[in-house]
Amino acid sequence: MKDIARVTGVAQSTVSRILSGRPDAISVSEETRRRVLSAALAHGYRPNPHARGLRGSRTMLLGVIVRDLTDPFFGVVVGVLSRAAKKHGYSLVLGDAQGEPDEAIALAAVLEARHCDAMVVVGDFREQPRLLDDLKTEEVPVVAVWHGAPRHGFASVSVDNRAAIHRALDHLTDLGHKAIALVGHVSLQERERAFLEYFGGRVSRGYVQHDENTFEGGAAALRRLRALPEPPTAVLAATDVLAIGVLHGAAAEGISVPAHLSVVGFDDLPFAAAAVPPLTTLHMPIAEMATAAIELAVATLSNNTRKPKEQTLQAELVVRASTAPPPE
Amino acid sequence: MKDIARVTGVAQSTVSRILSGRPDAISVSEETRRRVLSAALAHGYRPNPHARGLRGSRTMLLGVIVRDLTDPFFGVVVGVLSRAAKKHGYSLVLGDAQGEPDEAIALAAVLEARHCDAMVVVGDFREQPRLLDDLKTEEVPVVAVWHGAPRHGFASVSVDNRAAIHRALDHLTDLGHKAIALVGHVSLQERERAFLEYFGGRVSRGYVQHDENTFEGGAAALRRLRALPEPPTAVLAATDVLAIGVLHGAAAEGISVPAHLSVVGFDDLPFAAAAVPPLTTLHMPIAEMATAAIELAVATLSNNTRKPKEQTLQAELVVRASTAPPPE
DNA sequence: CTGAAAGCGCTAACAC
DNA sequence: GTGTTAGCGCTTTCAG
Repeated sequence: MKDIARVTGVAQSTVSRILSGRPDAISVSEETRRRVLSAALAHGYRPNPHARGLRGSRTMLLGVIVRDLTDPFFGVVVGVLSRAAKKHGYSLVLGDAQGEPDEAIALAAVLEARHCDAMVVVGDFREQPRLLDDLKTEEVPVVAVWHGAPRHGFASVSVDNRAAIHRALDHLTDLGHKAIALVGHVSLQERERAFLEYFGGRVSRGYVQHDENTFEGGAAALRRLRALPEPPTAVLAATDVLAIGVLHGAAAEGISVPAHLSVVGFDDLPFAAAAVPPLTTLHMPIAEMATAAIELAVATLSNNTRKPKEQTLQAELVVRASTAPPPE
Repeated sequence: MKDIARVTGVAQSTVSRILSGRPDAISVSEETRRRVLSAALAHGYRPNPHARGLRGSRTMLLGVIVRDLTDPFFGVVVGVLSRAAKKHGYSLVLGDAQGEPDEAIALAAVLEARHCDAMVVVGDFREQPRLLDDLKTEEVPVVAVWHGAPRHGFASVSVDNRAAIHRALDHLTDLGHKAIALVGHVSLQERERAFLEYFGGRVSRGYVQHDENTFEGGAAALRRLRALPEPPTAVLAATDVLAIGVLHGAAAEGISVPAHLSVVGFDDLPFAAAAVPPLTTLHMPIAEMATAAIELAVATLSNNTRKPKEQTLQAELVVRASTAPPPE
């Protein structure tokens, strides 16, 4: 930049004014602007983000702290976030919390906030309460997406887990199912609560299974369910990953879906439609939520109005081929 | 930092020496070190990465440019890279090339290089030749992973596509298959070439299908294959995503796998083992390759020796339940 | 409309 | 062993 100031015979500050792109009133003459612009192009000028950041203005970096990048769900979320961010000219800095409740790691993730104009926290972090608190210390705006319980004082974008679960259970009971089990995960308590609430707490012993949110976890949970004195005729999985695991486990044991067992997932990840059989599941509006989160962050940044906002979207049921009336 | 210098009554430079953590010879006395350290803790001091970056030292940021984050393969890659990077204290800055051959977007991705100590380029970018050239302009080290053809002058980590494809085809022919088709994708020409080479170019018309690297793409390709006068008895898919699509398509048409059709994938993504039936596939050593890439980048950074290095790993065949002898 | 100059937080010579 | 000093590249008053 100094170079191009010298070449054009203009002061560095003028160059800055022109190159920073801001409307900056009507202060620069057309001619100098052209000269500077062309010189910049010729020199292949690129602004140095560190200098910008240091000076206190925008970094154009958005920090993203993900609960666990291993989870396919968060994988697609990051992809969508990245696109949404790019639309506003922002790039993403990734902080994987690694699913560990290790405070040190969480802290490290928070450190990245210093680079960034805003932070997006993806997933449920109630196991690591310090993370959000630490984040509040930093002065950057924070948006929480899919954080189970809306936390006071944070902008957040959530899905209506309760309504969604009830929708799925309505579908199953409409089909005639009475023996419906849940396969869940610690980080998804809200969905579990909704399940229990639906049945007024009258749920058979063993009909709520927990496991790791992996394919194997789902298969293992199904095995435990099948070992029950009265195995369920339908399984509602708290995530598609678990549901696919259940599908896999059923196939391994020779149980045909949906003839002998109905399975419902949650998320509608791309592979849900491609499963065998195609999975009936609750469609999570991932793109909408990610976009909303980014927009919330960017809006907070530009308005400079720090009013926390909370949004809740709905997950609709997509009926495919993994559900049918119970046998008999 | 100035604050904590004032509080402890020490010069800022001393504070820097202590806080930057570098061994810095034996220059600081134990006592001042302790004083400074505790003051820093009390003040909640956090180094400012921009200042660091501006000053020319490490940012602890690694740039990652991904071919297409929508692809589940690259999703898990990013997760693994993130973990590997964190092990060395680095965070990731994400640049999604969005699969578009749009030069502008690619350029934007390159811009991010200015933030970073090194860049990792993930996937095949031969359609966007300018990207790599632009990257060479920047002075940061660049490592290419899964870039189809090793490019002169770039450090790279690749998989031996040719050997892998031959391994899969050996398996299929050993089972007795003669009519073997390939479902591929433009960005995976090396795998296609290996397929053709294996048969000495004597491949039936229509036995090489291309489509989008999505589940639907795989299903569509299978439909075209089934419409052939002599449909193949086995399908080798260039990715697991395509293979799952083929599985899905087969189920939709009532073709049972592996009794009537054998399917082999490539990548061994987590969902391959959970598919119905479990997918026989080539196991991509994703974790090893990602770790190797990060280590290559970090090593280049610390040795400051810029010798490009090329590594090639093998993909071994994992036989599961989607392959069997042909019908009859 | 443009120039001069200060300084963001940090590191690295170079002195003492 | 520690203090002084000069920037890194950029934005931003404040004067002209």
